[in-house]
Amino acid sequence: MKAPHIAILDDEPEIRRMLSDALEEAGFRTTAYARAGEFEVGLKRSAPDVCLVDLGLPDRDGLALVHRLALESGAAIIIISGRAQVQDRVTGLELGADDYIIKPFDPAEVVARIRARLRKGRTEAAPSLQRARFADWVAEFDRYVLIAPDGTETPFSHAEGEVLRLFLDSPKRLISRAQMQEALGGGAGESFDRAMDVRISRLRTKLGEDPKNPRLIKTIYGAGYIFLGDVSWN
Amino acid sequence: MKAPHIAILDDEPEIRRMLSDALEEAGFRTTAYARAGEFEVGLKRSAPDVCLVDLGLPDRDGLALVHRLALESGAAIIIISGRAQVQDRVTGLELGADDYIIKPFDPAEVVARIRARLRKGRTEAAPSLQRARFADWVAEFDRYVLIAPDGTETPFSHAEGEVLRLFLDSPKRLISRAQMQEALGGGAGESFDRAMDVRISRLRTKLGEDPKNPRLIKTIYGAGYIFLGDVSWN
DNA sequence: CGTGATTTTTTCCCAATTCTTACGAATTCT
DNA sequence: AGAATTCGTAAGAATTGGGAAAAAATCACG
Repeated sequence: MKAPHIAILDDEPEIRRMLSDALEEAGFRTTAYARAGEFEVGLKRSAPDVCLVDLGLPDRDGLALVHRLALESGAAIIIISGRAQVQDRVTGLELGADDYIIKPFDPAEVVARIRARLRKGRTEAAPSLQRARFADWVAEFDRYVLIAPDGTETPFSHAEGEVLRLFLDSPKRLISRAQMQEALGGGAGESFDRAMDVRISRLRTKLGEDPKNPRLIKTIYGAGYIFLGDVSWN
Repeated sequence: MKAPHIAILDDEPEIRRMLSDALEEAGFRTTAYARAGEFEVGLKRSAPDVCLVDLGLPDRDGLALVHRLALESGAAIIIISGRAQVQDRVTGLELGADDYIIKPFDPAEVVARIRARLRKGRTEAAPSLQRARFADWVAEFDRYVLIAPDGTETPFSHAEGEVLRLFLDSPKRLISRAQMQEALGGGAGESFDRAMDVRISRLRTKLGEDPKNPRLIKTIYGAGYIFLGDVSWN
């Protein structure tokens, strides 16, 4: 996939520089403009995926430009502005901007917000993968399948998946029984519930755990459970 | 078009109140939850268009919740948080949030940001296309015909088409039984409705699914259905 | 309006999953 | 060590979904 293209419009050279450095560092292509006129010419040449627009332009009313962009271009529009009043942000967003960042800003946040915009546009085309890897295992949550280190596929049920997901979301951290109850059953269940143990038991079986010496799902007697193993989502 | 539905998750009653008031004033439907558990139960019942999530929850790790939401729900996710560090914002956004609002906030800005999210989501999905391709199949909704990989044409009924469209609109995503009821029958119907199963059953037959091992429409026992297969509309 | 064809819902029964019950094993308290 | 608590798991019970066929509703057409 081609690197997304970000257009930058800002009249201050240092800010242009800072932004393009940070964005290219993050793997984007960038084009920077100092004036609205050049910017619009550039737009005709190639359509960027995201436009970063500074409202404090000397040569044009920034908000009007944003409004036009929002209507005509399919790109996500992020306003950068020194004006911090709520009213400014509200009008900027109402006019069609997708986000509004206040100066002074941290480039890392700009990158994160750009990624969020791109992600949203893209999920329509390429559905997000729900897949986690841990200790040579792979869990595919959209197919409800667990792939063992030797490649064997084992289906897991929704109930098992809920438990597994809870573990994979907070690896190497103690999860109390009460937390788990709430996360799963949502339950007012004050009753002695073995249901949870059963779910965990079945999950352990599918993960091929040795009951005497579990390596992934460890019981902390009187406290809860802890999932060992490095998890990476992708 | 029905008013967009906003789900609110915040443990502080005044904030819940302030948000729902402002949002309903702005013409949205809202549902507010105080705890992550209730929130997740509510999600299964009906899918909101936007989720407002406070990270400072007493009963759950908010970021893990956001991550999960981002993966499995189609909704836009907006984090509300008292943590104002850039690093907090970056990780929140990287984990899948679409926006990050810092407390204290102005309700008007929340409304504006929600509108921005909805606007974006809608323009992508708006042009109602009549033809979808998935896994070597083609569905032509204007002719009510399904074209098999071998070229055979099979007509499908309106009811079957509704189900199919629902699946093709959110592929690889769990669709709960309640959601489906709502999307189709518009149903106040609390009655045990086997009608839906029958529709799905017929659709599966027309798609030539093997009942023992369905590859496209998978049943998640006790949770709903999920459509596997890459979909492209045109 | 009526008749027949198509579509949709209901009914009934079987299969899969999940919860509950029961009991034994492991751990902690006294 | 002995008792009490907490956890693991097998087996039966209760839910929930799949699918065939009958009943009901809707549509097509004269």
